Amino acid sequence: MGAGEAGLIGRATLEDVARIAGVSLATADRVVNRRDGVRDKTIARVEAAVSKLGYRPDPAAARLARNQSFRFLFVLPSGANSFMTLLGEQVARTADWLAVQRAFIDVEYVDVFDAEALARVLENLLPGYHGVATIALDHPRVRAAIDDLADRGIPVVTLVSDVPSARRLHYVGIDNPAAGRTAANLMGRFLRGRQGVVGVIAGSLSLRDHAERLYGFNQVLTREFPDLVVLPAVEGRDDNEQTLAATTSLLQQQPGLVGLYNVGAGNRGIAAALQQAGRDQDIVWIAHELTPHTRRFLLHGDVDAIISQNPGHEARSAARVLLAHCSGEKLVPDQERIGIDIFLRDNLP
Amino acid sequence: MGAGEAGLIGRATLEDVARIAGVSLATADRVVNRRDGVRDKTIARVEAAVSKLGYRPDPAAARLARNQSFRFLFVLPSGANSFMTLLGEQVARTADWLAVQRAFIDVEYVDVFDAEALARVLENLLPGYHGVATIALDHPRVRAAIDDLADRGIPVVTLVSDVPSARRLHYVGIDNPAAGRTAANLMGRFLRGRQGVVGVIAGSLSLRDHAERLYGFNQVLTREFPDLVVLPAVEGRDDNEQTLAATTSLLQQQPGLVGLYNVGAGNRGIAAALQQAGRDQDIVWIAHELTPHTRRFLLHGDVDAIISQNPGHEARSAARVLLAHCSGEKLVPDQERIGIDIFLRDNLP
DNA sequence: CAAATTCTGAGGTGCGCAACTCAAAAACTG
DNA sequence: CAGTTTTTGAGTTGCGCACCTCAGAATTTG
Repeated sequence: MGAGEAGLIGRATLEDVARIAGVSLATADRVVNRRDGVRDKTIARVEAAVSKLGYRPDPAAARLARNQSFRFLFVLPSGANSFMTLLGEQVARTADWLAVQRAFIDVEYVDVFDAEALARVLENLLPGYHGVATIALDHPRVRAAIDDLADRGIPVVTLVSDVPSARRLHYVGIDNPAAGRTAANLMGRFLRGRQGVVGVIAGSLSLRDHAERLYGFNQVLTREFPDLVVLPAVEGRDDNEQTLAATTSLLQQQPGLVGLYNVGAGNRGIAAALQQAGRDQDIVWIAHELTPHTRRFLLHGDVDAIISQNPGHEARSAARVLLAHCSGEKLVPDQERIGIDIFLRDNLP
Repeated sequence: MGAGEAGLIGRATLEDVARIAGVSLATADRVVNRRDGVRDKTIARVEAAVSKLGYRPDPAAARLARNQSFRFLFVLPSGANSFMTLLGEQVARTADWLAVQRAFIDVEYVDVFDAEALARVLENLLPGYHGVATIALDHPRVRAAIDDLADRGIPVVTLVSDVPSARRLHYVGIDNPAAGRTAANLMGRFLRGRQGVVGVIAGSLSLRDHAERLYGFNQVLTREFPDLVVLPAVEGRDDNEQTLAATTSLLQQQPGLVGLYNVGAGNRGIAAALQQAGRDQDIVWIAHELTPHTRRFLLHGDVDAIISQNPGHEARSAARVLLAHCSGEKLVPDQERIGIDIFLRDNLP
C-alpha cells in the first residue's frame, strides 16, 4: 500500500529537463541553479523545457544534497504567566516538528520586563545560529540589537509583541490595536442599553502590545458607545496579586462599574476580586488569551468573551518564516497571518 | 550564508547508530525498519543506540530512497457559492504546496445536492489514488461508498460536512452544533433587552451541517434568551434569489422581527431584502462564512457577526491528514482542529 | 586563420536512506 | 560434532539533486 508508482504521476526530474532541452545534465543544472557560464540562447532552451515539464526541484533531495541544516534561537520570557507557558510548550513541540525538516531550535529565557537582559542575549548571540525569534520589547537597545543582527544577515522575527521600527524580518502576532477595538466592540454590544463606567486593567503601559490594545479599545468605545465611560487604565503588572488589589479598589471606588477589560494577564486576580464583591455574573468582563484559567472563567460565565491568539500557530509560524527565509523557499502568506480569535462559551476549542 | 554545518549540530545518521551499537549498517536498518531476522538482544542494542543518539530517520531521505509519491482526489461541489469558490482556490494552492512533498491532488466537481452523483464518483474512483477528500452528503449510498473505500484501504476525509456514521479517516471542519450555539449566543447578547422574533434561513434542512447548526442555535436561544422567539427555519437553497424572496416574505409577515440568522449561503439575497425594507441597520443579522460579500456587509454594518471556518486551513489540513496517514508520519493534532471563527468588523483579517 | 575565450558535455562524488543479495558467522538442532 | 537454521556483515544500487573537475567543442577576438 502506498508503494512506488513514482513514474505513474511523472514528476519531472532535472534529467528530463536536460533531455527535452537537448543539453547535458550539467548545463541544465547550471541554469536552474543560476550559475553562470551559459549562453542566453541555451538558458532560454532550458527554461522552456522547465516550464513545459513543470519541473520543480525536489526540495527534499536538494536539502539532502546540500546537506544543510539550520539552527534557530527562540528567546522567551521567564516570568511565566499562563499564556507564556502555553507558548513555551508550543515552541517545544514545534522544535520536535522542525527537527524533521533538518532545523533545530534552542530556547533561552529572559525576564519579560528587562529590556537590557534581552538586548544582551541578542547582542551575544552565539555564532552558528541562522535566525532568532523573540518576544520583543520596544526599547532602544533591543531595537539596535535587532538591527545589528539584521546587518549580519541573521533574520529576526518578533513574536507576540513587535518592534516595528527595527529591521526585523517579520512580526508573528496579532494586530493589537484591532484586538483592542474588537474588545470594545463586544463590550459595547454586550452592554447595550446600559449606562455606566468601564474599567481597564493593563499589565504595563510600557509594553507595546498592551498600549496598542488600549488605544484601540478607547478609540472604539468612546466613539461608538457614548453611554459608556472608559476609566484610565490601571497597571496590574500581569500579576494576580496586584491585579486583585487593583480590581478591588476599582470596584470600591466606582459603584457604577458595568464593564471590565483586562488587557494583559493576571485574570485570576480579577476573578477573585469579582467573586469577593459578588459581582462576577453582573459585570461584563473581557479578557485576553485563552488559557486553562480564562477558559474556566468563561465556562462559569465570569468572563464574557476572550480575545486570543493561538500560541501553537504562532510558534509554528515563526519557525516556518525563519526556515523559509533561510532556505529560500516561499511560504503561503495567509497561513502566516495570526488571527484575532474571539472565544465565547460556545466556540471553545 | 546558511551553508553546510551539518556536523555541527550533529544530526545522528543510521551509520552512527550502527557504529555505537556495534553492528553493521544493514542490521541497524533491519531494526529501525522492523524487518525480521534479528535477535532480540541485538534489537535491544540497536534501540539503545537509537535513543542514546536521539536518532530519527531523515524523512526527506527516506522518501527519496523509497521514491514514493501520493495522489489524492478532492471532490468539491460544482454549484459554487462564494465559500465553495474560496475553498476551491485554496485547494488549488494546497496542491501547489503539496507537490513539493511529492504528493499530488486532482479535483473533481459534482453537484452539491446530488448524492447519487457524489456516490458514483467515489464508487468509480480510479486506481492509483491513495486518498480522497470530499464535501460529504449524509446519504446511504455515499456512506456505503466511503465504507467501501475504507475497506480497500483508501482513506477518506470528509471536508466541511461530515458523515459521522461512515468509516471516514477524519473529519476536517467545524463543530456545527457549536457554531449554531455560538450564533445564538451572539444573537441573544446583541439583542439584550429587546423582545421579539428571530428568523432563521437555511440552505436545506437535509444538509447535515445546516441541520446541526440549526439545532444548536435553537437550543441555546430558547433556553437562555426567553425574551426571543425563534421562528421555524425557511429554506433558501443557498441561492440568492430564493433567499431574497424568503427574507422579504419573512419581513412582511413578521413585523416584530428583530434578528435574522442565515445558516447557509445566499447572503446577497438577505442584504437586498433588508435594504429594500429599509431595515438593514436595525435587524441583528448573523451569517456564516467570511467571503468578499459577507465581509462587505459586515463592514457596512448590515451583518453584525460572521461565524466562519478557514477554507485555506481546511484544505491544507485535509491534505496533511491524508499525507500523514499514507506515509505513516504523525501530525500535530491541534494544528488540524478547525476552529469556529467569529468575525466582527474589527477583527477581520 | 590561429589564438584566446566562452560555453558545454561527460563524468564523478556524496547526501541519508531503503531495499536487496550473498556469504560468513553464530546459534541452535539431533 | 556434523548439520541445520538463524543471525549478521559487507556490499551494491538507486532515489534526485548539488557541486565539482576537466577536456573538448563552439564561438569570438586579434
